[in-house]
Amino acid sequence: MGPGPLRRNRLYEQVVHQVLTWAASSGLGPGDRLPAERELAASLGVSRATLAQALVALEVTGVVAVRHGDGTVLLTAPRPDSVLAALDARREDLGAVIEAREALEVRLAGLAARRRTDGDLAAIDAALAGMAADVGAGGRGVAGDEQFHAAVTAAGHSPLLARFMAEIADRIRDSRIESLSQEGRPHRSLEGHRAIADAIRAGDPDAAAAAMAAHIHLVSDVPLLGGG
Amino acid sequence: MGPGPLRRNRLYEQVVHQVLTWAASSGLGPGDRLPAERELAASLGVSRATLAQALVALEVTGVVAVRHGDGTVLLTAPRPDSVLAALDARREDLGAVIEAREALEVRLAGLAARRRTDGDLAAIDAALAGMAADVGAGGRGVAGDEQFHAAVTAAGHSPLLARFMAEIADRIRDSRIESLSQEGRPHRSLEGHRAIADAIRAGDPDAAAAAMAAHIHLVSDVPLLGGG
DNA sequence: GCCGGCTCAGTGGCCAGTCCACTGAGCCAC
DNA sequence: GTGGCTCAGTGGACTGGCCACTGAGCCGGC
Repeated sequence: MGPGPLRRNRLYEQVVHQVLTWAASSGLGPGDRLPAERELAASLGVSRATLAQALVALEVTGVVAVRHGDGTVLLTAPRPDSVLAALDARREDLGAVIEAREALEVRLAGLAARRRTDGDLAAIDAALAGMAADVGAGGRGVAGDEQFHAAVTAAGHSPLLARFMAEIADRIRDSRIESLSQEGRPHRSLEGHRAIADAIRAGDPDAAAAAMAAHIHLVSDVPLLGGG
Repeated sequence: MGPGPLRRNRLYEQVVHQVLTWAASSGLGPGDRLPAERELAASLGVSRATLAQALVALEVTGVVAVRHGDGTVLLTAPRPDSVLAALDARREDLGAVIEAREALEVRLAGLAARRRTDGDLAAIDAALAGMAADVGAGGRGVAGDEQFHAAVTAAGHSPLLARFMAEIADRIRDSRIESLSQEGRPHRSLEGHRAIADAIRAGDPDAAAAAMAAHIHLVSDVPLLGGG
């Protein structure tokens, strides 16, 4: 193994860091205004275009709000390290994804049991029916599976948790396909879904959480991970 | 109530959406290359500068990787709706933050019990000692409290969960200050921390998770939420 | 006195054009 | 085959400019 591929920074990333550091050291907090773009760009020694990119990154991250004709305001306390960490946090391995999924989705199942509306239940049932039909016809039920988990997530009515789920949705999909390709898996997975749905319908948070935890353990048990 | 503040789009946001939509309809998937910037900008009818902003947004969101001198590659399956939703997902209320915190941190405590290194334990103890000293001197121990939770998060060694915690850290801080300002709270909070630390040190995941859950329930019980 | 509209300075939004730096493929000398 | 060179293609960044929006202050009509 060599010394690694020497992390090359894009300029805007450095700008993000500098702006955050400066803001923190200046004691700025939520609601405070950043200097005007022209001024800020000049003092940082970069062009407005580059600064604009850095501001997009900060905007997407939820650190600032850029208001046309008015200015740029800080939305959170500036903390250089954490934001940079968030920018870097790609490429987590499958284990980390499953951990996160378990933490989020078990909790969401519990919330769903308490909060599900009739519409939520209908969506869950529809996903269940779709998967059952597919599996009955010899399919793997991948689409129905995904639909089911999305419906449960929606039924939890927790915007933050739903957002985190969305962030890892793609990587969950990979493991899903892997899992459902195994002999007998689609059928067992479907049973797990029914148990979860029943608990949610019954309004039993603990049972729903437990059922979801069991289901995820089953699903996570792919050969790749050494399970059998 | 009026008709609402007419969501005003920045151009780069529209570009993000268009690029994603186009990529999806073209059947592009992870690993596929986007057209060259000049070409893409031209076909979208925007300048390269604007496209560059859109690419920053997609990069920060983890959808693409932009490689100097090579090109821009898709990292995930393009799904227009989810990415836009992530961009909008600001302003969650306090309840949602506490829900998310509970889901994440309870799991992290359990992981920490299994994975903590000696260094992790030292950091946890240091935070504990700092808070104890502050509380003993009549302080509220806010800094030590934050430090403790950060140390536990680090000890969980789960990059994804840690990243999610970082995303809500600011909003947790607000509730923390609120909670520790109440009579007798710092002392009880410190006890909770000791219980968590003991379970982590003992390597008992269930106990650590339970202790963390109990602690968060205590801390979340602020007058603002109707607790008492 | 109040309210509406106007003006203006300051701010961000976006653009075209230009040059620089990097990557990877192909070629060639050795 | 190995190393270095060249070159086309790609992203990185800057400059300088113009447009659109916001908010404060002014001023008129009422």
